[in-house]
Amino acid sequence: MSVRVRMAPSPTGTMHVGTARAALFNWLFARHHGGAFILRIDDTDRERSTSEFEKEILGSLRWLGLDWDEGVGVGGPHGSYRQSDRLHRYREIASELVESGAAYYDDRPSDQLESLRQLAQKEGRHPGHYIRRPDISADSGVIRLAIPQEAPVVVDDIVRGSVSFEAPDIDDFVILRSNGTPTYHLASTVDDVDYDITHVARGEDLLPSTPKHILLTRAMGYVEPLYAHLPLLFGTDGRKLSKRHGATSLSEFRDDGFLPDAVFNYLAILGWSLDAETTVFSREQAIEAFELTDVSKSPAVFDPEKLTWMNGEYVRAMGSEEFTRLVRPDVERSVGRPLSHDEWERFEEIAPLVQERTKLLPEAGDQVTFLFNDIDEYDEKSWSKVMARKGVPAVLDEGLTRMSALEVWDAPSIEATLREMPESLGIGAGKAFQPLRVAVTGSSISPPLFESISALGRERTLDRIGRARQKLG
RNA sequence: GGUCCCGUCGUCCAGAGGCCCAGGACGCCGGCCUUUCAAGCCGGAAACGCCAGUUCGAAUCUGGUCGGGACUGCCA
Repeated sequence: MSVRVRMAPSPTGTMHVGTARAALFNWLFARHHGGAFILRIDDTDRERSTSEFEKEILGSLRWLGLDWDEGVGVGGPHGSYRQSDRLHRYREIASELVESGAAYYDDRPSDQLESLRQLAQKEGRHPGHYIRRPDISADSGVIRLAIPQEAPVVVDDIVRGSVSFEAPDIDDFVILRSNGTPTYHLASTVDDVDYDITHVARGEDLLPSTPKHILLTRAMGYVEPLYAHLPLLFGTDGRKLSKRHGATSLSEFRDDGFLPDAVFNYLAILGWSLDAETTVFSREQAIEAFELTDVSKSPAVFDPEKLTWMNGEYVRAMGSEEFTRLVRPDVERSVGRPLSHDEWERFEEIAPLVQERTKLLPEAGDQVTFLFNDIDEYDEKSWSKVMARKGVPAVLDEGLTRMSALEVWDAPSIEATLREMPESLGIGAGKAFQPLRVAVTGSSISPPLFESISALGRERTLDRIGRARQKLG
């Protein structure tokens, strides 16, 4: 049978990077084997599921470039791929299991069950030792699966190897709530069977639930899929990745100026590697090399710094036209207004130089506002460090004179005349150029000087140098 | 508490008995380049948690120990 894998997010929140990483591995596995990647929505928790979250999740998946072959949004032979549309199916299975004796109704009140759990806790045993079919049978309440006590359940995990669970350590878990809705265990297991899922690759947090899913599948009369439990993602403090660690949802990364290719690449190296040497690689390379058997067993710390570095790699690798197109919104946001055609050409002139200096897209905007907005105030540190020195007025005067005399206003011409300044003034290059930089860009940190001056234009440049000169008195 | 998982540089990976006095990447430190900032290039510090055992030989196998984590819901 050909490979069929799925990704089954719950629309109870935004797309988390951990979920995205699991989706990515499933996608790579499907693409590598020429199989199908299916998107199912696990929305059995009606209280917390919303269509807004569902939309957000679909959008994030598309943004990352994980296209699915069947599922919500694209359809397929199995209906809506939304669990809330299949409640009748889960109820049907649940009653079949009750009829066959594999499951039973339980109407015990929650406080009674709670005391059983406390008893187990007190005796140092798994709750499974007490959460069992009561002597008195019921015909209402929740439905629990009766765990066969004969043999242990062995999970043959693709990444972890053989993991064994003793039957008494598995409780008779609820498959159908008293309100008739299925629990995650039931819905997920039924869907995996109905959708012919061959491999279930999911977070390691679900490993303890896997024996339950295996037993449920078998009780339904089917053979369970192959499982692969992926290592979890941690924050830099070694704890489970959460909001405390900054951005955790995919859309936040998108908004922060990360590129989907970079996020894809970074997520792929968390728990997997292309080979011993390569860190930056394409989707095609990843698809070619990916195998679930190569996935690491140990949890990975999500490192925003490395992601940022990788984003810079991708920013620099893209074509200059693409970069220009991509950063337009960021530039206009920094400038505070839409740019005219002429202004945009000014930006395009130095865009390649900005591109080299950009890791996150919004940074590009900050680098070029000087091209479009007047300098209301100079960067304080830059001014005190560069402009407060002796000889600066002379430098500005000399620069002004030289540039005023230029017939052609382009970077080579500007450079040619300014290059003569240090010698004619008898000062070092830094002392000659830094004051001009501050005068023209407002800061001692900027894109390369000659190109910046060229892009700014003659009138604005001369005006700004004049203003800085005036400020110096 | 119980069940289960994990344990190589600070971090992400490579390593499936000798190729490893452990390799690549981020970060860090130093240098080169340079008008600033980046980028680039060169170099450096930095790890097999610990203890036993198996073996001629162990990061790789086994046991123990310590540490971390997940789960322990009519949440997924």
